[in-house]
Amino acid sequence: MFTETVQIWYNKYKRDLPWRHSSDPYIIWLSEIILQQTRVDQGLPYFYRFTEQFGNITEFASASEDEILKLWQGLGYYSRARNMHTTAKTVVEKFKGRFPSAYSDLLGLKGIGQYTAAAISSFAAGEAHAVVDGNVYRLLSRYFGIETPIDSTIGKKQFTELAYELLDSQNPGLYNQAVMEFGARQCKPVSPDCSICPLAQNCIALKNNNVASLPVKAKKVKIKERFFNYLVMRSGANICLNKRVQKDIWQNLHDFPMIETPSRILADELNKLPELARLTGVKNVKVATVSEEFKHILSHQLIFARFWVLESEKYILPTDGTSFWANEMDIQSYAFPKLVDIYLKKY
DNA sequence: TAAACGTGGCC
DNA sequence: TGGCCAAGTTT
Repeated sequence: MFTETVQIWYNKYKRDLPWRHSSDPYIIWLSEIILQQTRVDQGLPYFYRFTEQFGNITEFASASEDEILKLWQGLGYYSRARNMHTTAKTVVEKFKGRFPSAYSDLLGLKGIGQYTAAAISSFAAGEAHAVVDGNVYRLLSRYFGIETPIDSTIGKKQFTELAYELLDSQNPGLYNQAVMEFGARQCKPVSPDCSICPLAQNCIALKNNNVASLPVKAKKVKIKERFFNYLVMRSGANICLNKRVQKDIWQNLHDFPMIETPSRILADELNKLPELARLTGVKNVKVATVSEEFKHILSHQLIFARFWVLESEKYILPTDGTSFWANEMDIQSYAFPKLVDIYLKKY
């Protein structure tokens, strides 16, 4: 009943989305990675961008990581882009450029976990694997009144088993699309309209009047505060950039040389920091102007950033570092996190 | 295995 | 406004 109802609803109300016209595992892979933890509206322009730029996996693999990160700029969770590049090269080398559609092959690729392997293998090859994403957790937890936390190990196991029981093994692709679309559009996270829901009759959460409290999540994310002091150095037509190679947020994107401090600091304090002399190669650099404070919110961090424009014309950057001089004309070719991009566009 | 990883929209 | 949420994966 559940399975059939959801599929009937889907055939009537599904959105016309570009990746739904394709059974090419490469195209489906692009859409699935882009849509991980991302809304359709936000991901759509990126899907067009990537399909236009790279017509197939071989073209994708021959691009540089910097090029891919630049196309990805603004979408967030940049490991997805880095992993895609790794996977593209793997597909060219190990699968002769034919993107796999078998669940077990897909699971071995970087950036593809259980959800994405189930999605691609069911959509592209009709394999009977059930997707369990945020939509499925929400829909099943409400319809069946399951209060097990979805972010617990036991909860993941329980919902996955239930999802496989409900799967239409004759039409796994259709069923998977249907449950997700139903979750996204009808069984919405906030204030779903249960009065028009075709599953309302047997929905446990609706009966118990606890739709709003499901699904249950156990963990609370801890937000860490950080203070970034960016050093903006100009020399003629050049500006000093930094590539973030360390294991931290925004890996392999670009920003400026930066001094992170435990709290907010004043210009006097910045001028005294030994890192300032080290990063600029000049002993008595001074701050010319300083920006207002930028507040940037990430999933696990709250960043307070100031951009300190330095006045010296003499900068000697360490040759073994990650900083380099870039021509201001080329600035748009580098990938930047949103925070830096906003600053750059403003000044 | 729990914690980390971006950004934008909504109320 | 601040908190929650969104087609998860990696380490």
